[in-house]
Amino acid sequence: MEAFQLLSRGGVKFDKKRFQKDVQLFSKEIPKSVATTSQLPDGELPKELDYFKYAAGGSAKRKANGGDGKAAKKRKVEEEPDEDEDEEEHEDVDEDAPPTIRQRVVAKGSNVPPHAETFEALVERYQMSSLLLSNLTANGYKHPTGIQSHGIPILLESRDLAAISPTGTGKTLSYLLPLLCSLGAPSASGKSEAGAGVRAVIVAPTRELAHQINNECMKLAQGRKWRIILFSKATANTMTDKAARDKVDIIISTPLRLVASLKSGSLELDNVRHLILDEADRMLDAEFFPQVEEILAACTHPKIQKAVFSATLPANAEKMAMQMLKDPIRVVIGLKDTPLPLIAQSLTYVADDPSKLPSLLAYLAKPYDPPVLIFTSSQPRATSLAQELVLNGIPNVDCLHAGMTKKEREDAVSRMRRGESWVMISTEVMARGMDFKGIREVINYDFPTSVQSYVHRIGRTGRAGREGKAVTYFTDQDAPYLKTIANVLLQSGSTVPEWILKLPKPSKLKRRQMGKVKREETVNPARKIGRRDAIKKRRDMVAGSKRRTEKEGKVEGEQD
DNA sequence: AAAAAAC
Repeated sequence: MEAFQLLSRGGVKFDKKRFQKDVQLFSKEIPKSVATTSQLPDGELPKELDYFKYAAGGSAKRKANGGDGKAAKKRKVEEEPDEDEDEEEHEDVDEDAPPTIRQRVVAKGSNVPPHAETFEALVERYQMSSLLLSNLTANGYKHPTGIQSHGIPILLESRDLAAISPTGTGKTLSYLLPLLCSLGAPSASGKSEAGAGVRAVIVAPTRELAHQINNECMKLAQGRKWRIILFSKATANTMTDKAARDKVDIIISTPLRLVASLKSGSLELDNVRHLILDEADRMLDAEFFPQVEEILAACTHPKIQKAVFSATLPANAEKMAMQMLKDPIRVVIGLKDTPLPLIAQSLTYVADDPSKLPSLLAYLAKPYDPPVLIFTSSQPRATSLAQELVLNGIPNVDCLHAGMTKKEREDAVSRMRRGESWVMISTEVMARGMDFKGIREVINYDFPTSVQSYVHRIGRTGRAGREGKAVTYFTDQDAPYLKTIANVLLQSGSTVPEWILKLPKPSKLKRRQMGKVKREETVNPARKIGRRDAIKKRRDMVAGSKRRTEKEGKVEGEQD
């Protein structure tokens, strides 16, 4: 009910025409096709810098900000009984962000600090150093995105934060900037007020993402002598003695690597003042959570600030996140678990698995925008698809999955960054966080196994205000989950054939197809939570379609 | 629901 009201009150303003105009600013240097272009154009930025561009473009068309006097509304939400009385909820349309990222903003929590309209405002309000400001400028950041303008002040006021913002909207900078702001003197200088030793930890689910965060962090930190460590076996080995560890300021790592060092006694996290979980829902899922728990347990400093970031945060993950955060502020930019509308999504029927390859070959025979990122469901399928494409004469095919060696993975990423890959076949390892500026098209060769997976996979395109295209193959076998994904398309402004929307409920169909109707177990609390989420979700979808209706003047009654 | 990813 609440979500619906927020939306129908006009909280969502979405101007597609304006988008398209701005998007064209970016289109000029993208090749129309490989057929007409012998090589990829040079990016405006060096390859290692290609994620420094969130502020690029769009600012000229920005409207003056009028959101200053936004009223802090007090609102009770029945579904969330744990809400404090003095919690406030701010709602406004973010006029600050580049137009493509201009979205509804909801900040909820006690004493939410006002957002920052510019990076310069951070210098005045929080004494951000001019060095950081000039590093921002040097790397092409001109104007904060929605999550940056709202999230950074919250973190700078030492508050815990759960930040939900769509893919490609600059979440990394949202935590790196305040982190570097509040870090103070390097540990190695001996002048750090917070004492020696690791003071900040950033955890991410894949090596590639950790590496990318590290790169971004180093660019921002340029000119200061902070020791920033991309944690790996090799770097961990350089820190076996305490004296070396005490010179470290920031560690960026995957969870298991940290846990391994904690267990071997070669790492202390007792002086950590900032802990960031990137891709939070992934970090809190069943496989990663035990490791994250160990990391949390090792971060014993009472003044620790924690923050979680993701584009998707299912209810159970959000619950866990809120439990680990202290008096958190929850910021949602746009709609949770929803792709950006500037990604043109479509579903393609391919009957069965053997029909996929011919479809893909036909697709690649026509002009396309390289590089194309193709997702498969397993490592062997990624490998064999890559081989098939090579055999069929597709140029510059690459493959990346976690079964490859570290070096192979690194090489694949750098070919991607240099624009040498035209067709990249990958698994879920590439689904989250990775920011390759050039990706214009994503193909889900194998159907994603969750809404979250879908949203993150296609979120590899449409980044920083650019247009993107996402094609998802589905077979008869995928039918049980088709409708769920179709609703995501609908919610984010793409169209779906009507028959798909008329499919029966996923669970029923799935059971029927599997030929075994599971006996109803005794209803346990976990099940109840699941049902509640499902209902909530559905409400969000209805709200989404309502929004479309208003925007496009179409009447599209969506049921179920 | 199910594979992938983490060392």
